[in-house]
Amino acid sequence: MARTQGSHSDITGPRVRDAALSLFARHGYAAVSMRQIAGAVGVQAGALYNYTPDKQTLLYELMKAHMDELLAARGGEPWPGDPMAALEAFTRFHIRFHARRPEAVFISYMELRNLSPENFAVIEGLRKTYETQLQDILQRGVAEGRFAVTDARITSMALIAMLTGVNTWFRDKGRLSLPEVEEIYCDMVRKAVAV
Amino acid sequence: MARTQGSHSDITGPRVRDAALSLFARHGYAAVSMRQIAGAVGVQAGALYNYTPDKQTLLYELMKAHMDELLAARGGEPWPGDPMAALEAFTRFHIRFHARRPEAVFISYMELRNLSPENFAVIEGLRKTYETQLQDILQRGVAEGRFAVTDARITSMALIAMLTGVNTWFRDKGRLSLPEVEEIYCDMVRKAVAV
DNA sequence: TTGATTTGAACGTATGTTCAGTTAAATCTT
DNA sequence: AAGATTTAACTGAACATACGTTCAAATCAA
Repeated sequence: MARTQGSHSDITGPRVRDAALSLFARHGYAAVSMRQIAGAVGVQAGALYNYTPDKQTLLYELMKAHMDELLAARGGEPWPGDPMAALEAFTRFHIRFHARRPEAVFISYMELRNLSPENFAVIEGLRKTYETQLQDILQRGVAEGRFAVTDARITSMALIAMLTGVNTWFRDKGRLSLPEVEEIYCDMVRKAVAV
Repeated sequence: MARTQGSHSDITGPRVRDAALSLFARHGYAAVSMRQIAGAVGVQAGALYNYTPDKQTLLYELMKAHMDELLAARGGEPWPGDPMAALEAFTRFHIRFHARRPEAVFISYMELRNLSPENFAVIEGLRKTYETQLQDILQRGVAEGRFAVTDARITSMALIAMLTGVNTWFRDKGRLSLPEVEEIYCDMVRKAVAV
């Protein structure tokens, strides 16, 4: 039997990416073989090379897609002029966006070292773009005398680390709902930078 | 040539662990081979099995040693009765301890999924022990009306995530000294939980 | 000479990737 | 509508290389 019936490129492609995302997140890029990914899709290993030139590019494209989505989603959000309102909007957006994509987030933070130098540079650039948005909010708040922040760059990284940490414990049917989590973190963020 | 001159068990053992720590941190557990570790030590792969029963145990023992050191060091620190002073002591201790061991920290946070279930349970237990210490400080502060924290468990994880995040950017000869970093984070932590 | 330490080769298995050959669907021809 | 042809998708086997681990033999320190 040479081909499972009814399978097409436009359906197998996404399935390859989904399987890779899920397996990379669970076991790590280096620990997952192309044969495992193929098995999850229900196909032989050779068939994967219709959808990616190699394993490394498969990882890169998952991370690239995640970062693109992140920046696009952020771009579609409101940007309040008031620094504190902008900070709160950023906080809620970050928690909400990341909580909904635990696997992509996990990969994007854990597998950076498995990217080739060129691919790494691209992802790192996108990450910096995102981080700079928070940094700008903080700087504006400082300029307007609303925030007490001695180093906007360090503070932005500290806050992002805190917010992304939600993903290590948050579960959809856990003790706290996402809005409750948002509220707790918003409180902390607001107070942490307030004058 | 059968043996490099002057090598002994009590010198090779630590060298194996050092090489493994450094290589695991740089490339990840799954991506590092026993032959690479042996090469870094200057020995053949087979010789490693005088110092570890297998690769998995080598990883586990690195993480176990790190967590034991963490808890022992923390146990040797002063425990101020005043909640705010205790929180500040914890914050400074955490930053200082972790900044000095970037490789062990990196491994302990990234390679949890490569532990066998039994080994994972041990490490996770130690991590929880540490985290509970911060949680207790927060709870005491709440009980004494000094902290405004709605959920001590979530807050403790948020703060630890923020503090551990220092390791992603801190470099010894960077723009900021460690005491300066401590100061910035202490300010944020204090304000974030204050009433 | 004894006992600890290391070598070097071998074990079976797995890896990422390639590719000629096979199959099914899409398109074209009549 | 039916048959012929083209194209895209996939298989299955093979490639060279690497993996973790074992172990008899060799080497060195005491």
